[in-house]
Amino acid sequence: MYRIGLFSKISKTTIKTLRYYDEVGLLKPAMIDEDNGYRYYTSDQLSQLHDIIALRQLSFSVDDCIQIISGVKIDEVLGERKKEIETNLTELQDRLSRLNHYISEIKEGKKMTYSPVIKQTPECIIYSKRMIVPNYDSYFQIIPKIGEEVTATNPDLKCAIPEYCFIIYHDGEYKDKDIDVEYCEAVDKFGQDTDSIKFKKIPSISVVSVIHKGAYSGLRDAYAYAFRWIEENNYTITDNPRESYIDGIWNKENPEEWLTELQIPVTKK
Amino acid sequence: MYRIGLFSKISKTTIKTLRYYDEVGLLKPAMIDEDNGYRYYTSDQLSQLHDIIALRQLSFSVDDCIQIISGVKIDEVLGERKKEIETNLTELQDRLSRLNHYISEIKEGKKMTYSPVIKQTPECIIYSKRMIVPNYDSYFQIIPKIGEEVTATNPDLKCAIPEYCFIIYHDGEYKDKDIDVEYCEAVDKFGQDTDSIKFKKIPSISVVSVIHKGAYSGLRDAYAYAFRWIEENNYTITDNPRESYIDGIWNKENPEEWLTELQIPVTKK
DNA sequence: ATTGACACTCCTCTAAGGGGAGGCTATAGA
DNA sequence: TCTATAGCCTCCCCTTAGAGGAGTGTCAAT
Repeated sequence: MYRIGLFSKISKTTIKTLRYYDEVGLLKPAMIDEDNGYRYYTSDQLSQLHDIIALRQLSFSVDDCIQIISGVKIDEVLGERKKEIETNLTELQDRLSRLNHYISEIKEGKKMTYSPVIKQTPECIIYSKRMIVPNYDSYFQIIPKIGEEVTATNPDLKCAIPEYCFIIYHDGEYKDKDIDVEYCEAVDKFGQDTDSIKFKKIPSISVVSVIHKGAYSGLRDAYAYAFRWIEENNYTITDNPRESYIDGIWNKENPEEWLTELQIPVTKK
Repeated sequence: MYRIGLFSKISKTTIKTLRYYDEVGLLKPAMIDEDNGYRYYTSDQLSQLHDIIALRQLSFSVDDCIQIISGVKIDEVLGERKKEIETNLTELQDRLSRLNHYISEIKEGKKMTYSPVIKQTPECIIYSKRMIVPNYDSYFQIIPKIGEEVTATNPDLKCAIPEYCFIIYHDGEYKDKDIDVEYCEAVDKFGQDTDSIKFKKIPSISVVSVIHKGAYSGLRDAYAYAFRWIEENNYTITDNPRESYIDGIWNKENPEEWLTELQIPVTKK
């Protein structure tokens, strides 16, 4: 019979842990002195504790250990834990790669000009108009007209809340003339299609999102950054990029304050 | 100005999280209505939050984020986090490998006969006697004599607490005749060496530990198990194995209750 | 005026113990 | 036999990053 202090030294387990295992019923002492509450352990507990430590090192939770020790449902718990670990593993690898990318950037003295984030776009109903615009600036004059066109045929249509208004670039490469773009805006329900305007439901997808602050002339840098980031962190582009407008000429006078979000559909390689 | 509900939708962050970030000072709303306590956010907060999410996805803690955002000590935090992730990564890989080993064993229907654990042996002072014994059983007769020999020259020497008494096998391979063993026992201080008995300090090392229950004839299985486990989980044996005696003929009559711990010094490949 | 959606604060809960306070007890030395 | 000290006990608070819920107040539309 060992008292808790000695037993903790033999088993290389802290006293706190032993008391905790007693409390939750994972490992009860062989005997408890009723007068003073002292816990007494035997070498039988030692080999039990050894089994427990082995399970804990296999990353089972204390609860799992109780289940396993008591004999029930070993197989299910096992499969779950394995999947969990595998998920954690790929997640960690992703993090490490991204952190390394970030560190190497800081070393180059760039000091975090963009903050790439992986997120899910919402599933929503949009109307869209696809067109070839002569140059980069000209579609900002077209957009108000699209709005008018839509409300003409669908007077009670409203923008979704929160607003989600973006352009998809359909050119595979960079062009500054005759750009193939699709203007999209999320709305609250389906409306009547016209020749040029089509309604559709778009699914939720995962994208890498980069927020660009300032005039649109700087967007090119943001794209370059995002594409490099995707490359270096082993993601794969799965669709054409979206350019979502948050703040712009319509609500901020100063171009320095404009906010645009690049969303590039990706999946992890 | 967005109220918290809308802002949470725009930013794809829960309201709870936003309130928490406010509380800890990571992201304060642009304005708080003094009458009703309502939080109001602007798109400025949106890009700040985006930065924060990027950092969180890099696995920085909220505290780290506060430090980084406020501009201090980026480099140190970075290095720490990287090391941390790398440690976690190798740890997880180890766990996965061990879990897979465990699962494959269960599938073979073995149901966990041994529970291998990685642990550190204590640093301690021992006396040891190396000898060639004719066969496996005979050294149990020799051991009491060693004790007498030591106390003869060192009358006030005491065993260490907890006891740590083991044998090192110096033969590289299995032998059942003329075995080269070293008997070791941890004591409380250095004593006088004799011709055959030497005192020395042994360092703490990491070992894989397997507990064997029952008569010594079953030890061979335990060794076989441990060696296979080491192989399959990519550890490397760094020294000769130790056989540490916990319960035996001296305190338990029934051989079924004997407890022996195999300790095989290893390092992760 | 009412209703429903939205907002607020405050409380408790998570996993696996760690740290410490305050009090009782076993043991060793004088 | 007395005392000092180490060991043991229970109880309480703390950790992360929020989640869940209770109870209450407020806004906008009907």
